[in-house]
Amino acid sequence: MKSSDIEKANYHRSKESELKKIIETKKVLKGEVLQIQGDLKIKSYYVKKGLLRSYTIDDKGKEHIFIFAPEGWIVSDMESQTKGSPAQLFIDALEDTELEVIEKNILDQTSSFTSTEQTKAHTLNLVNRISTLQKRVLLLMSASAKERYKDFLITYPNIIQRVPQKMVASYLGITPEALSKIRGEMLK
Amino acid sequence: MKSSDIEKANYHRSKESELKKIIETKKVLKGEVLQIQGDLKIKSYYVKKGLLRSYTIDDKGKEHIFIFAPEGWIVSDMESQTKGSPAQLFIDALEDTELEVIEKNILDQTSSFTSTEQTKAHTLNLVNRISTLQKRVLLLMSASAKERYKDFLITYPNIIQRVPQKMVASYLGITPEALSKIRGEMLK
DNA sequence: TGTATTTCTTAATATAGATTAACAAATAAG
DNA sequence: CTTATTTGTTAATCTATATTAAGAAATACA
Repeated sequence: MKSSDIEKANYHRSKESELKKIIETKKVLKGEVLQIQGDLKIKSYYVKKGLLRSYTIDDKGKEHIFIFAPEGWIVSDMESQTKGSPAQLFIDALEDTELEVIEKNILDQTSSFTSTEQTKAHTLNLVNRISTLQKRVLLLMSASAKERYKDFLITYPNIIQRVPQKMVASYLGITPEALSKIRGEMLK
Repeated sequence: MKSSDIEKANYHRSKESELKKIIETKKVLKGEVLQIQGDLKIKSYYVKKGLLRSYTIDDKGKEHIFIFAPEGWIVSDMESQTKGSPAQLFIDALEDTELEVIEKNILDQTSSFTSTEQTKAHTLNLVNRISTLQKRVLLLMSASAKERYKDFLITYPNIIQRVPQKMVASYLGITPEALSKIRGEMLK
């Protein structure tokens, strides 16, 4: 079972009970921006259909994609939301996307949990995020660009067809030129 | 408030009620190994006093420190524990350490939560981990070794005096030689 | 459908950080 | 205290990836 599937399954469980009240469904077009760096009112987004991404822009104006969020994933600038600090991340739509807007921050969501199952699903969701990030940190520290690209292909098999190559490069932490070269080498 | 303090405060709240039953206190000496890659029975460790670290060893035999865990922090190979897969990380003591062993995995812990406060504390703990990792990923993708080192000094002000420089390098994802050079440059 | 814009590729050059090596300094161990 | 071991520094060389540039291919747009 992929972690994306787990997130999907469990999010649905929460959604169908308490969370429903605070959820607004919305459709956005490709290119639409949901959050920019510095925003104060931070929301989370559950992707029902389509594809979102979150990213930063560094001092030199370079974009770095933090996550791709296809169907079943949640995008949220959790750090900023919990601390009450301004958004660090930009969030926008890479495809026409159908999403649910979650206004409450995650700590306030816990107050409305009624069952152990719900708490468990919620916890699993967070643990999955931690797992994904743990793996990403370890890969960034120990693996070459080629190795990270190979891992990306396995971990996110369907993203490669849906986004321009330069965004994959941005996710991997390399330049589009470097990725192009790696792909060239891998064909041989 | 530093995230380490938040984790400490909140962990204590859980500990003092339900979790107590499943916790065993233990003292380990500097150098003692608590977990090695491949272990099947995975536990978590709450550091009361001292310093632990978790790390991987890659194909080329190189160590990469994933986290330092001083007083108030929890070390756990959450991904492996939740999935039930063998440990990815090594965990050992960098100082004589007093710790609490948490046998239950995090999902099973939720079953014994009795109050919203407890769930909230537990959630805050997970969110803090996510924040730390999010920041780490973004830094690894966008910042130079020198910038990451400067951030390290601010984020973990007391660790630098407690561990050999080569471990700081290992945490930053650079060689000890590179760190030595950066420090040399920064003195000027 | 034809044109403009974005994306991808290739290649030359530049650079941050790795590797290697040799020595100095600090720490641990007998 | 004395020696052995680990850690830190410096410098030369190497390498993966960045930068720059220019043209080709693909995509979006009018």
